[in-house]
Amino acid sequence: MTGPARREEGGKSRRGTQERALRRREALLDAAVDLLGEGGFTAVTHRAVAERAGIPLAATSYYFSSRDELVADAFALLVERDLLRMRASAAEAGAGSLVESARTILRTYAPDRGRQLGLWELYLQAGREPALQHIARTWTDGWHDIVRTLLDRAGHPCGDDEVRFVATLVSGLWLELLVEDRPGSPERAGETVARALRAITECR
Amino acid sequence: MTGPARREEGGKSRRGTQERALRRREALLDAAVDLLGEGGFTAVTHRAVAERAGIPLAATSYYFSSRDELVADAFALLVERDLLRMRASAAEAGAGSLVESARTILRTYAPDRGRQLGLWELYLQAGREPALQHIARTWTDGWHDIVRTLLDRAGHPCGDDEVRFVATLVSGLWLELLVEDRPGSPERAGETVARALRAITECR
DNA sequence: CAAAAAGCGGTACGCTTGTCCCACTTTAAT
DNA sequence: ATTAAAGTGGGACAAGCGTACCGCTTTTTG
Repeated sequence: MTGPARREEGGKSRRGTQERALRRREALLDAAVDLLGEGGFTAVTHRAVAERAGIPLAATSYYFSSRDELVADAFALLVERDLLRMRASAAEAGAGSLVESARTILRTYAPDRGRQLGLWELYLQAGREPALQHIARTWTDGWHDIVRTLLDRAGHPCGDDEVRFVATLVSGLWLELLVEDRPGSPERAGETVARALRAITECR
Repeated sequence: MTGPARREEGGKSRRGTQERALRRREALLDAAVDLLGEGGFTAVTHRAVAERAGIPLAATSYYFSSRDELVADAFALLVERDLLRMRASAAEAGAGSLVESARTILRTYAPDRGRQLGLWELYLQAGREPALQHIARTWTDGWHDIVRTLLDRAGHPCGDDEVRFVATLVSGLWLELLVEDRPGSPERAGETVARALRAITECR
């Protein structure tokens, strides 16, 4: 009755918590992430998560004290994975030009529309629930860092303003691309990014 | 039993629909919009809307064949009003510089965080429900038009690319401002916009 | 004026939801 | 070995949900 097996800092398993329990908790989180991608925020219910993870219903209440906590943890995990993936994609495409990098990153995420929509959904939710604020900021900061790295590596080191400028523009374009998938939009988005980069690199 | 009083094209009341019924329908829509702003998508339930509008529960089912339709109509109304308000705000601030205009628009929307969050929430939902796609695009197009007008009036007529560039950047900044309200963010956002405008106007 | 259509609203059904309870087994500590 | 804690899972609960039903009144139509 003391409390379920929370992930203590450092990822190290706490004394007294069993191995299997941690794996089950992760399975639940994975299921939650998947469901969020498939059906959005409202699809992440205790029952759906439990069934997806192949774990009895009561377990979800055992590992997460409330649905809000479950969603918040799923959000954090999603952000973490997203940034990891983005960093990897950026590193892989770091050699070519900036526009080419942007195109590579875009390709990486193309088959992942649902998950991205879910991520934005939760990000928006953070505007209403202060408990999610911290995670939302982590996402933004991480993304800005990636853009900064990318700009640096391309030989155009920028101040915070320029980084913010490019990062926000790309985010906005991407969100629009995600929501309204109009024909020809990806190409136009690419041109818009190129124009922004030109403005930063050529102009001074 | 034929069907409730739908708003036929042109806004003209159909023969056979009563005046009061249309007003009630609008009252329900207004209530839905308010609730969306206060509590987000999930707060828009039949019961909450009915109670807020001072109208019995069954009426919501009478005027809207389903919750989805109610939400969709509320979304459309919200977009319509938002664009109207934005246009008015833009016209009012059209005299000064672009950055000053941006600042005025920002001030107009400051006390309206909830409604803006709801709007974005529905916009995001449009990524999953094709029925909302059309409304989402209307919002985007309308916003782009406003930006175009603003740029034109300031003596910097732009092509579609530039308009898209500025509009998307401002949207992104605005969304970030809305979700994470960090101290000092509005100022930094202003600078970022100024930089973007400089890039467009000075550079060529 | 009669009949049909539209508007109205109380009520209830069926379902899903989050969460809790409690008996049970397994693991860890003493 | 004994005792406490952690893990486990079946079941049930109240609350909230969308929606349909159905008798009623009001308005419009012919």
